[in-house]
Amino acid sequence: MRRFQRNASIFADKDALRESYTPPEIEERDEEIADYMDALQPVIDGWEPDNIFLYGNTGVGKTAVTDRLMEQLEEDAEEYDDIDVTVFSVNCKTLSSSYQVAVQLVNAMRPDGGEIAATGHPKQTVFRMLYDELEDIGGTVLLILDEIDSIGSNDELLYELPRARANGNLEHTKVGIIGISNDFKFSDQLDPRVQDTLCERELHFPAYEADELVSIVESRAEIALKEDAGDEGAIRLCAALAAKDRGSARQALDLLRLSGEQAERADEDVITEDHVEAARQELERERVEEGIRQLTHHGHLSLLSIVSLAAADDTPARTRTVFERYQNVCETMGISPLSRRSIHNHVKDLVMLGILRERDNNSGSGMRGNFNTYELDVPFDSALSALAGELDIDERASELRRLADINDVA
DNA sequence: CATCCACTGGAAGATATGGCGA
DNA sequence: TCGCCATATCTTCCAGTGGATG
Repeated sequence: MRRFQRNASIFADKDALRESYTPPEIEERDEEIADYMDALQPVIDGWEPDNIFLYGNTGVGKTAVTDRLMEQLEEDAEEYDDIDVTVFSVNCKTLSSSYQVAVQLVNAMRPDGGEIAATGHPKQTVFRMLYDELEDIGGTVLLILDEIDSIGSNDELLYELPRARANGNLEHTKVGIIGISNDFKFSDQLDPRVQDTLCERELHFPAYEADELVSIVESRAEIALKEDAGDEGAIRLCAALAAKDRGSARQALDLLRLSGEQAERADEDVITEDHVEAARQELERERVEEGIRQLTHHGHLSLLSIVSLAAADDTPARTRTVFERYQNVCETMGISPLSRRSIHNHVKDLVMLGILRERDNNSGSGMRGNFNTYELDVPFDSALSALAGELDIDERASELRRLADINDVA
């Protein structure tokens, strides 16, 4: 039996690089914090709060700043006897409708054991329950709806809540909504009346610049890493890679954490640029696998079709080719195929997930009309291995046969 | 330049699933 | 158990779109 041995240790406090960690001071967001505090001022003054809409890419500090300010607000409100602030926070990432958000809010407010199920209730009943809970709490209630864009245009809740007092649904409680979105176009797709009320105060968090990211990563590295464990170049590379991608501090810090793990695994006590590069690939692979895992069965089969086209060097492929291959795949597996339109949707989903790259109409000779072509946007091997994990044994066997067939022909 | 092709992508409706209260 | 309710996933239908063709 091998023995457990402690690796060369890189980290002093690894948790300081995790998403759940809130740094003592938030850097490079002074202006945004000032605006944000200004928008929250009515709460302390005892007025009905303004609704606030916050937008900016992932990892630019929206959630971190919000968490800090809410702590501060609750603390400062204690100084005033007539102010009673309660904050509820819901992440809407997996919630696709107003209804589901309302259910989550009710469950957040109810004591353990009193939760309601996610389906089955009439919509108005759930809203009623929400108002009852809010009314019980009283004072000022701030509702933080993180990643609110995932409810799409299904925005009744955002229409109802700000009007609850005017409509007589609430008397004792003042409600303020803080909507946080990664998608700056989100407010465009809302009902204009909802836009007006939700976006009373609009705050934009811009992406971090490269030099801002460097200083964020450096100061966090000081807490998280042991002395001299981080090579200057490696730290700058983490910041540079993230800056080039989406300007996300989250991404830069994830990179640093994974780089450290790479170094530990190699039993080295300094993080180098090579470790960062390895971490970047690991992060990319995780992203692909995560994306593929959440697809439906036919989504997997659609991807499989494209993977098999790629194996035969037939990509980029147009929709018709993909669909024909998909029908073949289904036939080999004894599954009845879906319609063309559905496969079109699945392929689009894959594009959204960044697994496929779409190019429009690069028509050569003899190709008429308006069409897109698709090809893998991730390494062939990672697509194949992620896919292999999702299909069952029978399917994997026929997939292998198929790929073997293609190689024979080619 | 009209017409056609091969799609794209929106919309509405069907079907199945799973949960609720009575 | 039954009649509701919300949702996810498909199907069907169809109005565009824009390059190719004659």
